[in-house]
Amino acid sequence: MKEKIKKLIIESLKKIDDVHDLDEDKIEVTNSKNKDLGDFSTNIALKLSKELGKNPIDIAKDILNNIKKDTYIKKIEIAKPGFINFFTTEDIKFEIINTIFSQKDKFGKNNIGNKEKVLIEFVSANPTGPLHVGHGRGAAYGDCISNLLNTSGYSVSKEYYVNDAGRQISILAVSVILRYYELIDENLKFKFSGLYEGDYIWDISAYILNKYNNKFFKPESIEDSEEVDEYINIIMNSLGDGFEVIKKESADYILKDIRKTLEEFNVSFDSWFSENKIISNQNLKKIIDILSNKECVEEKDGAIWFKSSDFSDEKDRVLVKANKDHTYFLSDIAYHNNKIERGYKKIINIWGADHHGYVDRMNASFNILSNNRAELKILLVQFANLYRGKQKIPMSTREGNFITLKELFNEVGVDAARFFYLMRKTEQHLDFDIELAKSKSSENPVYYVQYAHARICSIFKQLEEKSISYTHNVDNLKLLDKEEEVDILNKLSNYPEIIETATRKFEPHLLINYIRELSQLFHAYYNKFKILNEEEDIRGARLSLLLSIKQILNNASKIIGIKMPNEM
RNA sequence: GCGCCUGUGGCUCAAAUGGAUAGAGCGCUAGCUUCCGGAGCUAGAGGUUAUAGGUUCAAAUCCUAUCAGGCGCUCCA
Repeated sequence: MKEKIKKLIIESLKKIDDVHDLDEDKIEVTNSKNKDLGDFSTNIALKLSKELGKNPIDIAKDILNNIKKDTYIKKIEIAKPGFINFFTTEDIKFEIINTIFSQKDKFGKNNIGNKEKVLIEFVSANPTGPLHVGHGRGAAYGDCISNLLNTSGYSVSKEYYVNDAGRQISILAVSVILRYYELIDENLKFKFSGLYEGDYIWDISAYILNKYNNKFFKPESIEDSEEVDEYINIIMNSLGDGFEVIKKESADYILKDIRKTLEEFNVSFDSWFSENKIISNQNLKKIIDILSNKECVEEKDGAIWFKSSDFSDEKDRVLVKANKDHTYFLSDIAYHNNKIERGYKKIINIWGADHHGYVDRMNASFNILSNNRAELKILLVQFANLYRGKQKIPMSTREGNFITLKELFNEVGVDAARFFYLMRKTEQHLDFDIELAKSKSSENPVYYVQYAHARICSIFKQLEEKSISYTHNVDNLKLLDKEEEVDILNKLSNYPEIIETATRKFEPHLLINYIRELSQLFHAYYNKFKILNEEEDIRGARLSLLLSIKQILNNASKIIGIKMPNEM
């Protein structure tokens, strides 16, 4: 309909003598906020006012005089500063119900993606501890963005990058080993500064003990150390290959737990990509070669640097340290090169906002490697500040002092947790009060939406029980002439546009807001009007309206990743 | 110090591309059930959109400065 109105305006403008070089993109047609202002409006007269040196009201009048009559437009009005408001006929409004009935679960889909391959990487938490509440936001967000992209016709793959190499895994292994020693000999007691201290470490140690018995028990060499790296060296030397076994077992153990948590949170991945696979010497050398060929690399102080300051970054970054170890950055470049080589044109990363300093260098290296073959989009999600009442909770994986994601959704429910995470704009800092989320779970807005769905289901259940007839009759839809009914019809027809905007802007909260508003319209309608007691034609029309609402609630809930219960 | 993000009723948040009277929930006040589910509905109070300028026919939205908060500024991962 908007497109139609836009065309009418373009045609009209072409007939006006003063208008030359019309930029059609300039013409905006928006939904009117207020019913008195029609269904759609345009501000084009205001915009052209300066260019043409004329009063906007006069321009609006010119447009109005030249506009073609359209059967779907009841009337057109000009308002104060120069808006042109369009009032559509009721017929076009009823159409939406037929559209929803015929498209069913496809209603709202579009094809802006045109089947383009997209790789979206999210969560990617290090396998050094369980997922905490902060990760939950990224998980819910990434999953919802994936669903939105799918709905908009992209071919989406979801990936989790597993950082199973590097120093943090060594620290994990050391932490496990020391606990393992303590388990075997209760006289042993080690200092744990700088190591992982959560209870889950004990679990892993117990698991190792159960599986390998005393195989790795060599505590003689160890002295308490303040330095984490000393610990690592001592234990690595005393255990030899055994250390690699512990590293792998520990990371696998945690990864298994992470997978399970995500599964329970209804977040699934198409692939789990291991850092260990990408960090072979040939691989990393290849990357350095490519970058040197583009003259983006230099040696300085015994290290190899990426000259990212030539791009948008504030300074150069080390790729290979003077001790020949590669940096995390280099393996990350290699990983992203791999993404490009796998043929993805659109690559999306969802990161915690604490990584924002990393964005510039990543973009710089990516652009060199992709050479315009692919596009990288890094979306930042602000971490939640956790509170318990007024008390801020420090979130340190090391100290093991955190609320896990699993604890959260066991407490408030998966649906509520996902809904809660997605309600907010991602760049918004949010204070997540655990007590509030837990204690007020029954007041969570997700129930409001689910209740709307359950109520509609309940009506249809009654219909069946009382053997009341219902047929969807197109001709009866004109009986939906109450103000509340027209409001709902307008809302329904907005849905596809909301999907499109939410996808384009990567903002799922727009969809959340939408279904809350739709639910609100429904609840108010439900309280004011009776449905089953009405005579047949009106009843039929109203039931069709309810089915349309139900369909949209279902379609949206699948994208958000929550359930729509038939009763609650 | 430099960079990125944020600042909207008592609290937590919305506001599509700069558009018309800044909206919800919680809390507060007053009401609603002879009839489809009261996890609901109706009405009300509560705002100088951090502050000061600027651009514009039009600013919560764009620009500048200031104030306040968060995060990042390792040959860390």
